[in-house]
Parts: sequence; C-alpha cells; structure tokens
Amino acid sequence: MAITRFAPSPTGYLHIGGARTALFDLIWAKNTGGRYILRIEDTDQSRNSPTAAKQVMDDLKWLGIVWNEGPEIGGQAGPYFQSQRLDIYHNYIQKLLTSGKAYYCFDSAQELDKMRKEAAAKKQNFIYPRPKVFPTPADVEQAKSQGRDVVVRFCMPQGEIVVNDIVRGEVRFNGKDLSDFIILKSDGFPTYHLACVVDDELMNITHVIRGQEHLMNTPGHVMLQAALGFKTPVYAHLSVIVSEGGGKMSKRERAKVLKAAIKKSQDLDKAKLASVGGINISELEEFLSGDVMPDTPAIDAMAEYLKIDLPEINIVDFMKSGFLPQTLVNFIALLGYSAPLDKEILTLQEIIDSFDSTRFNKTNCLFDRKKLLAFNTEHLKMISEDELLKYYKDFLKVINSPACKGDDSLLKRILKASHGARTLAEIEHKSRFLFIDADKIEYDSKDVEKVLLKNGEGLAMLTLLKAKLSELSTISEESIESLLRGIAEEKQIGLGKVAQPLRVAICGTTISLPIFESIDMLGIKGTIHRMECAINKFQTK
RNA sequence: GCCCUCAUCGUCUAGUGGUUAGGACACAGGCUUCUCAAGCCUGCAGCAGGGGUUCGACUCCCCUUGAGGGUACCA
Repeated sequence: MAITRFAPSPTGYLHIGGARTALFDLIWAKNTGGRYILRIEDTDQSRNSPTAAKQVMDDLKWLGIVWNEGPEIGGQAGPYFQSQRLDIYHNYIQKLLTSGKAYYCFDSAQELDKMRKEAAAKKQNFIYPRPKVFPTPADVEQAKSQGRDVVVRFCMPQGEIVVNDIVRGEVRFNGKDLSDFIILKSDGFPTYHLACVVDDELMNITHVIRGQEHLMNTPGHVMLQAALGFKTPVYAHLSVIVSEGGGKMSKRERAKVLKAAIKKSQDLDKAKLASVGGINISELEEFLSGDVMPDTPAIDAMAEYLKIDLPEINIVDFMKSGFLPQTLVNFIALLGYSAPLDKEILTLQEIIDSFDSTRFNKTNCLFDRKKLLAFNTEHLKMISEDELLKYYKDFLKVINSPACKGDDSLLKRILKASHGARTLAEIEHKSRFLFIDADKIEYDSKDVEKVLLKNGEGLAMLTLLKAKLSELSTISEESIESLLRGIAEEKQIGLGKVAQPLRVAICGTTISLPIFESIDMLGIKGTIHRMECAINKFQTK
C-alpha cells in the first residue's frame, strides 16, 4: 500500500510536467489501494501567488485527479500548506542545531557570489566551507544586530551516498561533491529540502514520485532523513518532458516566445502592452532585458494583445485548445511510461489497474502535439453523448464562445454532426456560424473568390438555389439533400459545385459541418437570408 | 567547469543474448467523399560511433560523441 503525495509549489497554473507527476502519484496510490495526498509547498514568499494554489487545484480536478487528503478536504497530518507548518520545521531545525548536524551562517549574497566565482575559476564545484567551530547563539545575536542575514545550513556527511531509485536503479553520489545546503532561510521559512523531508515523514509518505530535476537533491534528503532519524521513502525520478525546441517543457518557454515576439514587433506601444499585462513599464523592460518573468496571467494577456500563440505548456492551455481531460491523462501517462497492454488509447482506470512500476522509461521524451491530437480524436469518439455535451459546454464557457447560448438539443446535434472531429475547438469553429448574425459572418476572401466569384458560376448557383429552397414545401435534412442532389444530377455536375457556394454563403468559409444538416439547423429562413446577403455583397464586384 | 542521468524509425515506444527488430503518431500514395475531418488500404523509415565479452550482440562491459538535468536564502 503506497501513500503518495503531489507537492506543487503554487507559482502559477499546473503545467504538463507537474500534471504527469501528479498523475503517477495518483496511479501508484490507487493501484496499491493506498492514499494520495496533496500538499502545497509555499515556502517561497516571493514567488508564491495567493491564487495559484487554487489554480493548481482546479486544474487537477479538471483532469480528474482527486486527492484523499489535503487542502479543502483536510486529514490527520494537516495543515497541508507548508506556510502553516513553520513551528514544526523550526522544531526539527533546532534538533539538528543542538546535535551539531547543522549550523548558522551569516554570509551576504556578495560574499557567497565571490566564493562561487573563485570556485569556478579553479574549475571546481562550489562547496560551502564549513567552519571548524560553529557560531554560537551569541554570535547569531551579534550578527543580527549588525543587520546580517542569518541562515542555517545542514552538515552534509562525507562518503558515498546511494540513492535507490525505482526508475534508475542505484545512483551513487559522493558526499564530498555535495555542499552544505541551507535548510532555514533568513526570512524564517525553511527551504524546500527541509520542509519536504519533514513533511514526507510526518505524512507517512512511502513513495516519492517526482521529476528528474530533483535527483540531485535526493542524496541531501536521504542524509537529512538519517540525521533526523526518519525513514527513507521509495524514490522514483521520472524523466523530463522536453518541448520541440529541446529543453524542459516549462513556463519559461512561453515567456521566451513572448519576449521574442515583443522584440521583433516594430513601433510597439510598450506602455499600452504593459498596462494590458497589468504590469508597469519598468517591469516590462526588466522582462525584456533580464531573466525576470511576469506571472502567467500577464504573459497570457500580452500574448493575446499581440495576437500571438504561445506554446501550450499549462493544462489550461490545452483545455482552451479543446482537448479532453481524459486525452491529456492518457497521453501524459504514456510519456516515459508504457502500460503492459496492447493498446494505447486508455482510460485512467485501465492505466491504474494495469500499472507496473517497473515500466518507467529513463529517457527524456518529447511532447508530440500531433499524437496528442490523434489521441483526442479517439477519446472524442469514445465518450458518451452526455459526457461529451458536458465537456463541450464547459469548453464553450471557457473560451467565451457565442455558442454558449445554444440549447442542449442543438449542441447535441452539432456534436453528433461533428463525429470524427479532432478537438472541441474545431467543432466550435465549424458550428459558430449558427450563433452569429448574418451581418457578422466573416467571409474568407480566398474561399469567396474560389467558390463564389470565379467564372460567376457560384453566384449563379446561389441564385438558383435560393429560388429552389424557397419553393421547398417540407423542410428536413432529407428533403434538402434530395433537392441539392437533384440539381447536381440535372445539371450533370458534382454535388460539390452545388454545395460549396451554399456553404460559403452561410458559413463564410469552405470548412463547415455537413451541408444538409447545417441548413436544417440554421433554418430555411436564415439560410435564404444569408444567401441574399452573400449575393448582394459579392454580386457587384 | 564540476556532479548526475540518458541514448531503438522524424516522435512516443515494445524488445532483457539467437526476432524478417513489433506497434502507435507523423509523413507519402491510393480508395471513399458536399468542405474540413473521420474511415479503409498500401508504403517509407530505426538499434549514435568505436572497441571489447560471447559460438552469437539492439540487448552485457568500456570509451567517444550527442542530449537532458543539477550546480540558488526556487521548488
């Protein structure tokens, strides 16, 4: 029975990498009949935003990743926000201090920087020089009175440290390569290392599943556990997901693309851009020149203003692109892991039931959006009508589509007519014409040229169709179909020659739902009205 | 620089000393078709390089190369 935890630091929306970690934590716990804990690691006062924890939780819920213990639910080992557990950490830090396994330091940032540069000049890794005699409480008081920052460092033992990892096997480190790391920051908050080790013990975590970026932290954690008399959990360090550009798939990617776009665009009103992003002009300049990064909402807002597409990194990005949560879950679970099944399109339950912890892959993997698209197409076909309707309505709300005003029966009809669609966004695109006024239709100039204007055939066909459709006595999908087919046959032309002008007239583009249903859903009056509009609009040209 | 990890088609992967190296996505061609999709059929494509070990290496060992991660009072 595994007790796992997902421990995000609330700095923004949940991203793909975090989602995968969260997923495998859940899978592992569920597969063994164990428990799954959510813990918010908000020990960095400068980076944590108050809304981010909620965003992360919303994203997890959307994916169907629910926790047994944690925020909003509670549990015996709470509180589940590390910022609310400061006394607990101080207690353990004191223990380390009194047993001589940790010590105070007063170095300034400049002093530290100098030591690092010296080490680099000697082509060595920086190792903090542990003092022979540790500062006393009196020294601490004196340092404080001088206005120095006070931190606590852990004494990293020398010698070989073996980390046993499910994914990688035995990984060996040498203590002499590892520096005495800080466990208590000068603001009184513990660092990740200390808080994580203490909480994993107190919450009885048996399996720690996290990204490979934590592998180098693990020998330190193992030593900390030994010093505190804690158990060492089972570790599994998952390979990282890289994006097309190489490099870890992270929110930095989005910032990078935005920055490049801003720099590229000529005569841009920077003040306006900054205000759109809700930041001031100097913050924007800082972003452009250095490595400070605005938060996610600011980045999104500026990208929207510049009309550029940022790479999808966060779960919400994929939601807005019209992917189903089960698609993401399925796809992410098969990145760096292979299920012992002979198919790839899987439900979460199938993944949980068949989970085998020996099947993790060590290699970093690239996120292939085209394959994700293929997975989504399959999941879209797989889920029930009602479920699909629910997701579609949520999607429409999120992107604030005019189709929000559609009633359930119409939306269901659209969904049915969209069988084989790749994303919810595609369905929305194709059916949007049903929800906007005739005068708001945006005509695609290329399509208009090709289908309506070329040789004048298209407009002539429209005029003919308008007359025939007005005469139609019974309106139904079938009657419309037989009318159009009849005309094509009579004129000895393909149905395309008949249907395409009509399609462009009512949708503005050549891409839409099947034509017969489109007309029926729009209504015969609306259809004829749009045909008139199109004829008037394009005839004179 | 130093430390750690990794290496099978373009991508995700199966494979644990003897396989015609399998699948999926992508791509190409064809069929179907009222558009876009979807569907059906066919095809293309891979063990990074070099040394060992072995009767035999994709598989085990070493080196090279390449890729990624870490090197914070971030997690």
